[in-house]
Amino acid sequence: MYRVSEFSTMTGLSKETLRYYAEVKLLEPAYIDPKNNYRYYDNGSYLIAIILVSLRKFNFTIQEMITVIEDESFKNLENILNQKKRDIQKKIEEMHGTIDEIDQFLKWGNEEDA
Amino acid sequence: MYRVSEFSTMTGLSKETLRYYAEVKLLEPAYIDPKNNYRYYDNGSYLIAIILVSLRKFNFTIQEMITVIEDESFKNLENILNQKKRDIQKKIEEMHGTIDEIDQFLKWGNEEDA
DNA sequence: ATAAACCGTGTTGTGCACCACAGAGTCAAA
DNA sequence: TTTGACTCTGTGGTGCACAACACGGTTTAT
Repeated sequence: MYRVSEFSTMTGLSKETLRYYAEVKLLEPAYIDPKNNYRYYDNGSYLIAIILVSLRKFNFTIQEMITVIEDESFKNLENILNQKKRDIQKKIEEMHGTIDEIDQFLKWGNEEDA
Repeated sequence: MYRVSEFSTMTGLSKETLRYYAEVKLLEPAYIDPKNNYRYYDNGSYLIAIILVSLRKFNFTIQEMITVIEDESFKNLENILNQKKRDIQKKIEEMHGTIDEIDQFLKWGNEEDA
C-alpha cells in the first residue's frame, strides 16, 4: 500500500491529478483510512495508473478513460484504441485539407497582387 | 456603414464574437456613435473580417491574428502562413507517432494475452 | 518532545474563445 | 405614439484537466 507521494513518483501522476482522478471516479484509492482519510493505493491501482498514463498520451479524455475503466477487464479496449486510431487518421486528413486551403489562400493573395 | 446585426450576417461572425474582437483590439468598429455607443463597421472592416474568418479556419489563435493585423498591409502574412503550414505538418507527424504508439500498445496487450 | 515532512479538505485560478443573460436605452415603421 | 426590433454594458458561465493555494491535522524521525 502506497501513499499519494510515493504513488505519485511511481506513476508520474501528480498528487493533484491523483486527487482529481479519485474525485471523478477514474482511479479511486484501494483503501482509505477512516480515521485520517489518508488514501492508499496498491498494485492493482498501479496497473491501472500505468494504462491511464498511456491513454493520456493517446489523447484520451477523462470521459473516454472512464468508459475504458468502467468496462471491466478491458474487453473493448482494443476496439476503442482502433476507433481512436481512426479518429486520429481523420484529423490528419482534415489537417491536410487545411494545408490545401492555406495554399488556396496564398494563391489567391498572389493573384490579387498581380 | 453596417450595424452589428447586419455585419454579423455578412461575415458569419456572431455579435458576441464581434464584440470580443473589438475588446481585444483585433477588429474594432470603423465608427462608434458617441451619443449611443452604437458600433458601425464599413467595407474596410469587412475585408479584414473575411481574412479573420479564414485565419480562424486555419486554427490561428487570437494572438496570432492580432499579430497579423497589427503588421499593417500584411507584409508578413505569407511568411506566417507558411510557418503555420510547417506547424501543421509537424502535428501530422506527431499524430503518426501517436498511431505508432497505439500499435505498440496493442501489440503489447496481445503478447500479454498469449 | 519537537520539528520536518507528510496528508486531508475546500476553494480559487488557469487558458482559450467565446456564449448567454439581464436590464436599460434607442431606433424604425405603422 | 406605440410596438417591436435593435443596441449597449456588465457580469457570469462554459469545457477541460488539472495547479495552486491556505489552513489544519498527522506521522515520522531525531
